[in-house]
Amino acid sequence: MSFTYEYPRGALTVDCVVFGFDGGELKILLIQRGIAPFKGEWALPGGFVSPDESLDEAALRELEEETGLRNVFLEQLYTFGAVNRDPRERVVSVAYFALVQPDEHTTEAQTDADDARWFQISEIPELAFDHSEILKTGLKRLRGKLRYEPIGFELLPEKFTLPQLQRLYESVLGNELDKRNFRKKVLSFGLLIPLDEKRREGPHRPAQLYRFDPARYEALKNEGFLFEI
Amino acid sequence: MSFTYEYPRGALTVDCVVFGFDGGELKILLIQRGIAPFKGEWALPGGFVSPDESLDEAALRELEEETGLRNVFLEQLYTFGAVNRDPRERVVSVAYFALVQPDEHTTEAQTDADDARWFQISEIPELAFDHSEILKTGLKRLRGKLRYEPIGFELLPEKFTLPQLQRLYESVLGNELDKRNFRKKVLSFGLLIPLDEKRREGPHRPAQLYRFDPARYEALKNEGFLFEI
DNA sequence: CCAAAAGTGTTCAGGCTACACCCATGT
DNA sequence: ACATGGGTGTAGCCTGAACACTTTTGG
Repeated sequence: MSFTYEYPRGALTVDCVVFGFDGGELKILLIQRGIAPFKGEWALPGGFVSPDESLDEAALRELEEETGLRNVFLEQLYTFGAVNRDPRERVVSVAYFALVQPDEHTTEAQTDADDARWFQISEIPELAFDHSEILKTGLKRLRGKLRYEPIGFELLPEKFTLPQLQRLYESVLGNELDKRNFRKKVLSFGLLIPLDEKRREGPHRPAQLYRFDPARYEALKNEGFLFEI
Repeated sequence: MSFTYEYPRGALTVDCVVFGFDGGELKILLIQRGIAPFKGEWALPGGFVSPDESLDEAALRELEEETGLRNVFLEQLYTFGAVNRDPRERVVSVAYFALVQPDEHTTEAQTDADDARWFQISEIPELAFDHSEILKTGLKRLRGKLRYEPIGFELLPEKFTLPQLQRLYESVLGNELDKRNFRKKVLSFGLLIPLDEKRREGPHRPAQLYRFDPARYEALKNEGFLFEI
């Protein structure tokens, strides 16, 4: 009872759109390919799925192998299956969407990659394969989700200030927000716990630090609460 | 330059969660498997992806082969890749989400299927493979999308009445809606064109027929309009 | 004329938007 | 003392929710 189905099969890969935020600009993590095809060109981190790992596991593994990243927020994005997206043979790719805090992670180039670097959205070069399209899909998803789910906190350090959070929203969504309205709204959810610390970082009033309360979010969500900014 | 990558490969399938609405209840299309594994059990329509077709094409083809359905609204849902989701070997499945108008389509059992039938949500049996989970994902997506995109019209005939549309929303979302508020909201978008016809169908006042205006929706969307019910 | 579903407006409350000044700090 | 960003309150408007009766038809 261990025969296999008799169908020709293409290869299966995962590719990750990794977002980071350094306090000023939204960034995307790319690797420079160390092997053919597209050797030397920039691409999304990713690679082949082995038969003994789930798709999620493959994405986590590839991310660590190629960039050294661990403990990232990861979710499936979309599966790309155009017939000729790989120049040599049929390859279907399951794309993932990842959020990390850049400064808390080393991002060294590793297996199959000559280099790994963070790019601003505006500086992104042409990418290998159909990765530009995948990236575009990831960006759209990030913008859509940021407003309706509390995923922005995945891009900030554990302790953050409201101005930081606001800059993140402005940077991703691409429009300015009113400071008073933004704070009022965000604080009204009761999802941010003010800490006994402030951040001093310049010749001006220090900012209150907060942390996000995931447990309370889960509780509220179960009562039908909808996060929306 | 035509070698293939040297990786072991699993098989790739597509499966479709097909929704229909008959005026009263939301329905889901299932097939009874004509071949092993799970022969005789109910499952989502689907099958293997061939190397020369895209994922979308595979989904459309399988849908027609197994159920006779054509011209359906189809979009990718999620990709399921747990290692042991198929009892015999590694099979990754790209799930699709389809909306059809039941009475306008023949749904005959065809290749690989003994039977094809519409089931009410409440009557759905245990399904083959992990199809129950896929279906659950599809339902969640339908409920989420129905409120924010004008996809409900894909489940109704070209000409429909407002009470029909309201029943659809109530049936899918699972709560009752206020008739006056619903009409006010829906009509306020200016996306429904009243026709010179009414639907007479009982000992009561006939209902105005409308049709959805997709072109106007596209135009509004580009101006930043957000559909929401 | 009766039963059944279609159609129609108003009021109230809560949330969103717009908007200007004081506060705490480093140099 | 001054420059820099952090922090605060209110008023008008608009939108969403609640709610009851009249209209048109078939039998």
